[in-house]
Amino acid sequence: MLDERKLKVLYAIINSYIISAEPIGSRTLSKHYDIGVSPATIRNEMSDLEELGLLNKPHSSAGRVPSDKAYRLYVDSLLLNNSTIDEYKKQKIKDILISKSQEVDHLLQTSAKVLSEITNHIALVISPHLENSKIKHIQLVLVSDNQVLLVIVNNSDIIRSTIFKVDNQISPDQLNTISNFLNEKLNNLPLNKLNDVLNMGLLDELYEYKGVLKELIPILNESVYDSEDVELYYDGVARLLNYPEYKDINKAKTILSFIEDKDKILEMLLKENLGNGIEIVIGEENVYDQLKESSIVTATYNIDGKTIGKIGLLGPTRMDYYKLINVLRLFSVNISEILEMEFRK
Amino acid sequence: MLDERKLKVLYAIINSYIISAEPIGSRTLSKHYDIGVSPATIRNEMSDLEELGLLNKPHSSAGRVPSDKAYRLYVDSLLLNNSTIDEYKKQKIKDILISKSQEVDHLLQTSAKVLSEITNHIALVISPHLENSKIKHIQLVLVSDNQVLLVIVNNSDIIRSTIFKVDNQISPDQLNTISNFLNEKLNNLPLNKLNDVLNMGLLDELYEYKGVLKELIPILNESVYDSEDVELYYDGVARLLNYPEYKDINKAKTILSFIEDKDKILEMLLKENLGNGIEIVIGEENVYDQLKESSIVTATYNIDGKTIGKIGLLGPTRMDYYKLINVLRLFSVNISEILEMEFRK
DNA sequence: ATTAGCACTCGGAAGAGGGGAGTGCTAATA
DNA sequence: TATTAGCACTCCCCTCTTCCGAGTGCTAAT
Repeated sequence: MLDERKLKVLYAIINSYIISAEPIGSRTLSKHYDIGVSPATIRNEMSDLEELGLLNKPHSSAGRVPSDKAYRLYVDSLLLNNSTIDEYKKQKIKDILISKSQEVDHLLQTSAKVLSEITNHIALVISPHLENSKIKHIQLVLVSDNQVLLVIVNNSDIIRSTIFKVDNQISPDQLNTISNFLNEKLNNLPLNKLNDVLNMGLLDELYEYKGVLKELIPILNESVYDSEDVELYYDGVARLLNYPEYKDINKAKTILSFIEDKDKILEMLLKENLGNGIEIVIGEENVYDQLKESSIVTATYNIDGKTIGKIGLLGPTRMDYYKLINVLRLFSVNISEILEMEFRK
Repeated sequence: MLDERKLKVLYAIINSYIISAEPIGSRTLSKHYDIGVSPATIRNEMSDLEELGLLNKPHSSAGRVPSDKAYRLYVDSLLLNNSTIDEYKKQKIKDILISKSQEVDHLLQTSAKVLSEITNHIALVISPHLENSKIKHIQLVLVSDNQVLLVIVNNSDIIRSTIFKVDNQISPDQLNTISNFLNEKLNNLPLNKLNDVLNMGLLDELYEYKGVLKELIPILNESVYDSEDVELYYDGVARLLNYPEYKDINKAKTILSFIEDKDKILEMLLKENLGNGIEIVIGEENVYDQLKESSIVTATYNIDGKTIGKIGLLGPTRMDYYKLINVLRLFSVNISEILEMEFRK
């Protein structure tokens, strides 16, 4: 059904369109791409490809444009080649990321920035998914007479801290006792199991501190379940306006508004299975109407092989998938390695 | 030099232009605004106003448009009226802000969001300025064999935490001793004085922990001086595209890029004296070229009358200054009150 | 001092025309 | 039988022209 020549024509059109954003005609194609047949033959092939739903005509006397289906075909073939990672580039990017990132926050923000700069697309990064992580340390600290600071450090050394008020006076020593108790009980506990343990008679074991614990438990819970726990970083929003497909202000506005809707973006990025590897959603494949004319490429990053977050790029369907996939792979391994290296014992 | 009738004409033009973004002619003006004289007279006044640099003509046969100087005149007169705050609206906004903001982070992010929604402009918010604040509590916690968590709480209960590695083993008790020592020495110390104290023979007093302290001091310093300490929140970027003055993609891109340049924005917002009250920068008054066609209105927020942060709005020079000033005043007092209420003992 | 009248200006919308890149079909060719 | 050359046709886009109307500045009348 799709012989080699048809593929050759199709890929030539895709490549050309990715660069120029202009419909391609048979003549230009035969001149600039080495197909080896005449424009007339190419026209026939194009006609077939159109019938197969792989090409579209903006109007009857324009050239052809790849359809979403064509991009899908194309990226699927790209994903088969498990391209090797360019060690030199990798090291270069790693250096940049490390130099600017003492903390996870900075690492991710910088990643988004550099990612966007390199690719000239909008970069999205979501922070490590706490629920996949374990409690490494819990500490309660008295910061003033009736204020207690709660600090939770997880196994990726991501710190959450909250200050809350207690009604009855409590001493630093008492807080220490509670801290130690909690550490003993909760150490290495996956955060998503926290809820169960808290509700399972933890209270009885430390009866004398029931008062404080009672206040503490909802706060602990909240700090885990608060959906805001997953942070979103993005960068390069202005780059959207470089692309002719968004020269229509309304289209640009639609996308910009969407990106500013943090909840939607998180929902979208988290919905996809966090399976390892690259994922691509092309144009109409998007669930969200606002993205029906755009594509998203995402990759995961991991600690110890466990997916904990995602990085992604957003742009017109005509994006340079090949390049983006490789860049994302590069960042994926780099971020993973930096997180592992810098924050593990 | 500017008699009442001239002012009447000028203000009518400003008001009309703020709404419509269209140049106004003498006929329309006399029809829709109650000036009380004929178009011909208005034309004469307009001509005078133009000579004074208060009006511009896009071209010889268009109507008139207010100049930056006109807006300056206008807002200066606005700022004289110390308008009373609408208690009802104030409470409404306060409710929204409180309901969504357990933490300072959220409060400010939400403020930006709501501010942008209400005004339909880009909202900018910068987080409390640590240097104006004092140390309330310092705590060191051992989170694993060679990792120490440093937590600094300031008097606005804003928490900074860092994890660092120590070379030599140290016990929790030892860390506690150090914590207590530091608290005693540094409690209530203004953060910007921290550097001095640290370098002034603090080491000698706790000689046995010299090793740890030596590692700690640069980290403490850094956590204060790190320019990233001031966070920037913004929202409503997409709203820029609602305004005809940014229908030119390049203009929109210029502004968007500028806003994404966090350092520049911070520099800009922090440069102005943090004096109490509203500040307005109109068009050409802007230091940054990218903003020469835009205006910025900012207000401060405070704790105990001390300015600790800023909120602002950015849009075309033709913004509704009157409304924006009032909205910012509303938010200013609300944010201040919430910060004081929620986070003070 | 104000206003009516009028010639003039200029941008923007609407329409006409031409050029060019492209298509699909048909007939000739290898 | 697959490929190609030739050709009529299509339709977008660019440019040019025209026309309209809102606006101005000047002058003369009130």
